[in-house]
Amino acid sequence: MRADAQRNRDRIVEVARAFFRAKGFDAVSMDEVAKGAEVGAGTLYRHFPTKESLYDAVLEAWAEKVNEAVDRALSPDASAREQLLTWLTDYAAMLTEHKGAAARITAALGDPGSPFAAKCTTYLNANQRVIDALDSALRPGVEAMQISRLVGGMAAVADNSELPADAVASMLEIVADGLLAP
Amino acid sequence: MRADAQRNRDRIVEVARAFFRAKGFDAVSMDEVAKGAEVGAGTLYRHFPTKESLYDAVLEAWAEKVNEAVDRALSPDASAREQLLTWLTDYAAMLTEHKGAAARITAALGDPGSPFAAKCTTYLNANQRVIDALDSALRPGVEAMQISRLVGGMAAVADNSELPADAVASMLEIVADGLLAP
DNA sequence: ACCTGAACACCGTTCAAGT
DNA sequence: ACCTGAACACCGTTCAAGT
Repeated sequence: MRADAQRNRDRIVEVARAFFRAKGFDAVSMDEVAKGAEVGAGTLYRHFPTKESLYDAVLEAWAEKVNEAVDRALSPDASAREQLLTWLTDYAAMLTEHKGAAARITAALGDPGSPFAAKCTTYLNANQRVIDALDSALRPGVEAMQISRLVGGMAAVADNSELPADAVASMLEIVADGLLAP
Repeated sequence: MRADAQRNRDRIVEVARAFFRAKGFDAVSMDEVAKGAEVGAGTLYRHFPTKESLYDAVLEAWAEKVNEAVDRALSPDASAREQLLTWLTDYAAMLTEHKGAAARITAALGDPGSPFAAKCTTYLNANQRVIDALDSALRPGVEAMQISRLVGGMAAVADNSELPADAVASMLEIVADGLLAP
């Protein structure tokens, strides 16, 4: 990739991240990203063929934090319920960090053709790690996909309705208790 | 209301219902509704000031089925868990019946200014009836708003990802167990 | 190779003009 | 009162023309 193209790409992602963070996916237009990055619309689309693929690039670095969150949650000093709840809370918080991300990523969970497919795999693997670690403390037969959808769904609701943290927490407790072995 | 205006209104809702049912909220344009109902765009907007308010009118009759579903679910022959699960399943099925409805109604749950505000009240009351009926079988302190958001969130996920019924059912079982008293 | 920006197609909504 | 339909504002995306 030519040096100027690389510079353009970097500037686009940087500008897009700031806009998406401030206003959420829907409220940001591709035009203002192009203008902000001082490139033509064609250049923007040469680097990112759709608005969603641009969003995916913006969420790149942030997705790497998922595995750290799993490590943090799986502390052997805590009860299984506490570990699970810590993870679900962190997970939901990360999903809610970017307005519009939770619903989009959760909707992409079953779709390998989505721009978010790589992100989905990361999440599913993270939830699988939690399932493996907590093992017999969990309801027999729970799948990573189920946890991903349950928490993703709650994060999407929290995002849409701009719920306060404690409203989210009380719903995640219900989900966590449902996930634990009877 | 003038007779021709009433006729127009009825035709608009009828046509809109067919389109929304067939294609879902996003894939239907106000223009095609106007054309289908053989009215000008201005007439459509005179009757329904926004696309969402038109959707609300389309969902009118269907919302009345909610209370019947509660009656059906609260059969005293079944265990509390079975009653709860029947209700959650019916509730989610009704929300998923119209593509795009679940996410919109769930997002409106806290917002009295939404076109769906009346529908939200219906849902919250229905969930409150279930809470009152199952009473001590439920986790102490559960609120109608929490159940509405949990099931609404799951219905929205199911809707977005076009999940098969058994995938939804397994998630609702988790939610139900979380809602029952320990 | 890569860039530019005008243009396209579409959509929710409005409004001047009609009856 | 109510209706019509052209027009507006906006947006994701494309493409002919440039360097």
